Amino acid sequence: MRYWLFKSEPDTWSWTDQVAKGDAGEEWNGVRNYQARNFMREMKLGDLGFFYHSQKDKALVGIVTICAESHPDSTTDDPRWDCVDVKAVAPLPKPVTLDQVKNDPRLAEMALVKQSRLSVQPVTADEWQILCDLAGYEVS
DNA sequence: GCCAACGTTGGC
DNA sequence: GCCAACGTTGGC
Repeated sequence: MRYWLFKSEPDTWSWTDQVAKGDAGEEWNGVRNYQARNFMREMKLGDLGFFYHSQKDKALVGIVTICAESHPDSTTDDPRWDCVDVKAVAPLPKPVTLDQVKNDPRLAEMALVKQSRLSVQPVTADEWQILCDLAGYEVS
């Protein structure tokens, strides 16, 4: 089991949109970055990820799980681009802001801080636990 | 709205 | 294969 982080502009695709899709989930398409694509290719069914709102919110707002492993991105004919499907698992009781992440020395190595433009990124098990604690989310 | 960071494209 | 030009992302 691995952990990930997905970034989205809420104006384009928000947590609310994701929740509306329910258990059917939705393609995490539109990624045109090799690093991000490569991470998606590593994802396995049942892996968990945070859903991050960039721009206005700048906060982790929910938890998603991988419900389909890497497959061609339906929004392009270009065979280079693959994506996974994700579905909402639960909202975070207390969204964790970018400020909180930046100000926590335990989270200083996160790509969210160091590589602000990377839209799909891995999260370590330690970071996952710390972030769940900050969010008031009980890991079951 | 601006701009820094950075990834991609395309000419040479 | 290099690198300048360009486009995009995302924090501020």
